[in-house]
Amino acid sequence: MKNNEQMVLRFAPSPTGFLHIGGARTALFNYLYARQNKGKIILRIEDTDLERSKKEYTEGIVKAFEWLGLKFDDTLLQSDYFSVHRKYIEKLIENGHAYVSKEEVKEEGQRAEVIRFKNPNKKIAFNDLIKGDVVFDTTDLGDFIIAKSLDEPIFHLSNVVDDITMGITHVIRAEEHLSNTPRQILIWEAIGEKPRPVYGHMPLILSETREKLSKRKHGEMVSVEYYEKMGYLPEAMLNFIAFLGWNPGTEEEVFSLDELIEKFDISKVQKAGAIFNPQKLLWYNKEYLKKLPIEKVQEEITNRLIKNSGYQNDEIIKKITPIILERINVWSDVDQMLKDGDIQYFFEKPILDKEMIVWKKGGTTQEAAENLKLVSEIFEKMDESNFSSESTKEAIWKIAEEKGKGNVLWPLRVSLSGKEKSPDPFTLCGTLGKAETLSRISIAIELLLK
RNA sequence: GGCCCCAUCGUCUAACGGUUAGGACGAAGCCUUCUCAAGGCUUAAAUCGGAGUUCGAUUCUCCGUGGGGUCACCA
Repeated sequence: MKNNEQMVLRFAPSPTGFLHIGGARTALFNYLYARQNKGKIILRIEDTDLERSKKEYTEGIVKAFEWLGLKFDDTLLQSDYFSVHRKYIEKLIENGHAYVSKEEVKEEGQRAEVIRFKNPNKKIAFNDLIKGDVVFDTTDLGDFIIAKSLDEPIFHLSNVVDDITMGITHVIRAEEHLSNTPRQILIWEAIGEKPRPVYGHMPLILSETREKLSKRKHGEMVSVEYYEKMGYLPEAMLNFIAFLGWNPGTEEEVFSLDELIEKFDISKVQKAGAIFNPQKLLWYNKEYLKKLPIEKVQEEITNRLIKNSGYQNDEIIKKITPIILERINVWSDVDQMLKDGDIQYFFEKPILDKEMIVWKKGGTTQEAAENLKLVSEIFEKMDESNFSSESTKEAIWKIAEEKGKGNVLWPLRVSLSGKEKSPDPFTLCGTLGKAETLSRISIAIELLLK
């Protein structure tokens, strides 16, 4: 590549499945590298295998990138270029770089004649952007097949031809392609129109058992769609993925896409594979959740509550939004909280359990009832418009200290929530309001005295 | 098995010949209004092994070992 030539990169997935998490990362690194160098980036769908490629997958891949917020300068379908591939195959045959070969048909559907590349059997060396110097002896490869027929090119050929005709200057892809590179360089040189591109092979994303992440073995967690479905934020996803195999060398690790473009340094990309760590992703997502404007959080929670429970009280939802936000890592956790009964008590009276109301560490039923009565009497005198978590705390704190905090606060909290685990009693009071708080306390007292 | 790539806490990683080997996730403990969450503080936790080179190796070289990728008429 000459200095004044514009960089052109591409991400070239085959539409034989959803967008793989590793593919998303490869695309991201291509994207970052292209953008920071004011280059172009093309999404090229490699659908030359007509049998396995599906239109839905192409659409799914495009949609996944829209969700992630990665915008390509162009989206192309490789199958639109079959005639170009054909032209190059013919040319290679003409020049003696390829030939039609008679084959033994071993499986159904195989051709009796295919087109093979005439391997010059030489050593190919290249400097990989990530791996450094790599040398292969292509003798081991033999005369490999480049097309099933003039109109049916296979990967190596169509990939190289498109890279040449589309002016690709940098090929950044996953490490699984490293051993394909010598073949492709051979084709590239045989065509001879342009100097070969710069290659960069990224380490793989691994499962806990250190193998390549695959749908068959590792399920839906390898697809980008899954994270969208589970309610992860695309910004968190991007940030997490970027840091699998790369880091800026500082101790910061939360970066927006624009910051990533600015800070990304391909020479700092790791050579070894990285295990996908869902815990860290969760942490990233939480970080981004905390950055969201509270209105946005409230909106999402509202939608989820309506969808999953029918609760639809804006006033209450507004109050519990920060409470829920504190307890979730991804949106789907809201659904889980609902499932666990951790939200409904804000909307309707809980069913109380007598035993549960009594403080386990040293309280009696009698004490619980007495303390609740005491608290109730104090609350009774409070002004309804000033019944907040702060004021309720102030009002009963002294009593709680006198009677033993656990013996007052625990029964109060359980009376209001019906749960062993919940936000603190004052938050509950403030959210529920005076009337509802008193009502729940009296129900609890009645139950205790029964 | 051939070829290729790789190797620092459990995980993601920093250190580009000299550091008490640093940070983050996770874990554990403590604190913070009873429980939970959030937050704060603290702790445990690593240079795969062996030879070199060097005054000095996580870092450079070689050999092992281990892991991974790839060996299609898929991409």
